[in-house]
Amino acid sequence: MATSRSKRELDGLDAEILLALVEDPDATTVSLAQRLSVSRNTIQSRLQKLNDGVLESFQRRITPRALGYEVTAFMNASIRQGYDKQTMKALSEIPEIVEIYATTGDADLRLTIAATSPEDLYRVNQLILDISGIVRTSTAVVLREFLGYRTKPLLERITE
Amino acid sequence: MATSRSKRELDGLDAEILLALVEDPDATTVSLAQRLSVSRNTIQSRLQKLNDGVLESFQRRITPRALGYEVTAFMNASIRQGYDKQTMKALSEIPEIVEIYATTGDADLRLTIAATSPEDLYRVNQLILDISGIVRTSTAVVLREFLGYRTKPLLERITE
DNA sequence: AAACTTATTGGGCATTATGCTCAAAAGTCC
DNA sequence: GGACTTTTGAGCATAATGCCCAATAAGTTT
Repeated sequence: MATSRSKRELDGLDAEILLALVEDPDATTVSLAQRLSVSRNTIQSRLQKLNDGVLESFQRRITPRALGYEVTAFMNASIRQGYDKQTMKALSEIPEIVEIYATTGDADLRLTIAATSPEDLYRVNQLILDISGIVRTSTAVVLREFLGYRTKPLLERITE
Repeated sequence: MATSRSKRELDGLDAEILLALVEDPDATTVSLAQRLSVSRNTIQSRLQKLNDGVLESFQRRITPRALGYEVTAFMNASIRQGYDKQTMKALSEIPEIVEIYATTGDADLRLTIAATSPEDLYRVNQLILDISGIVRTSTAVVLREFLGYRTKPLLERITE
């Protein structure tokens, strides 16, 4: 079978628009048109199409650090017997848990945790361990951010 | 010495503005003023102050999946003797590497990788292993996203 | 209490951006 | 060539922005 991409295909212009928006989140339609040397109408129609697809995930994101949560940690947690709803619900009720992914491995969850301090992290860790479905955890504290979230290279590749 | 917070303190209104922006990334100053029942001038001055601080990190983010990278994986990599620049540079030249953090543990790096398919992930993994500073890796593929990145609860807490 | 600082408000006003429409020109596919 | 989609330029009413200013409200200091 062929590639048959179900996703809407992004062309170079789409990618360039996204790139420009990554660099300047509040760029206006007019400024995008100037920058990319296309008409305003083109930008407008592209953005419209993008809005019902890619841009849904193109949300604003704020780092916990900006809110005073200085410590970030990644945590692996094992859970008992599958992903029961109660456990997941209990986890998502903890504000400091910023992400939860289920990964390959023995019923493993990977959590991202924001805490104000190491002691605070300990506290949150205890909260998590108190949840009945959680079996054991291992935590790795972030010492340094070498590369913050980026998709630029991925977008640039589409630009050709 | 006192707490001496170097970070600008966010008050409830700031948090409410940020919350509104998380929900509607393209909200206008006018609409924010209406929604929060404060004057437009207030919103405008708050945003100005936020811009030189919190909002710098309040960027738009696009998920690799929207670009056709269906597979996300977390990878732990150990590196030889400290974080030498060459190794880090080599890593950041791989477009599929979306994040790099140094974490506690024996000289551990934690990478987030975007790949188009499992085979593609394997390819990227080989690329990484070919870097001289990298000793060994272990990869966990994301099976399911239980909780996408969120800071809402953290912001709501500030709102009181 | 009085003085002082800071934040908020309401008003105005010129400039810019938006949303929408339309028809012509340019490309693309078969 | 004909059919189709995309881009373009133009227009126009409405809305938003970026300033400015002075008055009021709120919070602090002495």
